Amino acid sequence: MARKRFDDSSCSVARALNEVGDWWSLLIVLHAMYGTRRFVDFQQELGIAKNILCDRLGRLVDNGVLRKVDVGEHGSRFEYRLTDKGRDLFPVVIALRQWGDKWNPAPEQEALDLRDRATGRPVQTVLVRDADGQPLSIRDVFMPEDSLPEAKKG
Amino acid sequence: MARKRFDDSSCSVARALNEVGDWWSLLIVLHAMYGTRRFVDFQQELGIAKNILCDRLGRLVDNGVLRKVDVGEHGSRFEYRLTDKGRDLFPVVIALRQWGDKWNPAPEQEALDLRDRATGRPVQTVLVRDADGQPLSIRDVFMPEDSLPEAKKG
DNA sequence: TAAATCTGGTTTTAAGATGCAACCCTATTC
DNA sequence: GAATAGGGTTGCATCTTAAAACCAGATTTA
Repeated sequence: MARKRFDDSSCSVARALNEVGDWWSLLIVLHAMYGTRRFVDFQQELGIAKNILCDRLGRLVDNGVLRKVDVGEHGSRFEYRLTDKGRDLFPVVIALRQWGDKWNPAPEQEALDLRDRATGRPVQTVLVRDADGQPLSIRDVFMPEDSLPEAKKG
Repeated sequence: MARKRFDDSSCSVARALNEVGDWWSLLIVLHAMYGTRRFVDFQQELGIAKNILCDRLGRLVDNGVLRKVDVGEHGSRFEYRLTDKGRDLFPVVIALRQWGDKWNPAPEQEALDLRDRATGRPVQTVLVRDADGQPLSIRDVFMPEDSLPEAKKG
């Protein structure tokens, strides 16, 4: 049997992974954040098969991460644009990018250089912070009992 | 052919997804953060097939996200513990959890209640911030040209 | 001491997912 | 009228996955 789905999981991470947790979806969202909007551009930039791209774009649209806009300029032309829900993946994508840059740096590539448009200064590393803004590690936090994950619920 | 791999991709997100971008790996890391360490516990909590768990644990160990520790107490017993690299996924996992809680809330479940151990106060939403700590949206940032992704490189 | 159990893991089998190439249809350009 | 571009579907070979059966070492139970 093939991939298990988690639609009914009580764990929101599992449900989130259901929407953007496969190989291509998050890369599509990433490129959408970089500015890509059209089918052929996604296809060429990602090197993804057309049928898979079709499927993933459709699923992302169904899940409200992208929306399909008919820009009827020259024949049938569409754009896939991020929704608010999709844009809200910004911290996730950037955190993952920073993790990758830190732990799997490409030999000949500099790390993500993402800058504040207003000041030109680099953005901070994405961290979990306490109410005062101080960084927290996993050892600095706890969860009240009833929010712990249960067996079989992921 | 099956899944494409991105080991040589110049995009660190693609390389990161290569390590933790499949269905189970990030859930395993999540549960490791919740405190799970043993094979059988992962298996029961996640409801994952043993062969898949075997494969994923091995891959996470190979990638330096977990390390396998022989705790030879009673026969052959091992623990899978997060490395620094694995712990560094904390912001990624929490950001994803918060995204899921916001956009796909479970009907009968409260959102993540993660609290600062020192003060008991809830942690902040994980955000991308500028040098002064102000939240930035995707529209507030830019990338210098040479850090843009190139075609075929993901 | 033999039987049952725990733990971590491999093998087998089928149902699904993926990648590639080929094809389709519409609209536009040459 | 032919060639091209955009967006998509179909068919097929191949790979991955899930579930369950099986395995082996160590340990508790009877």
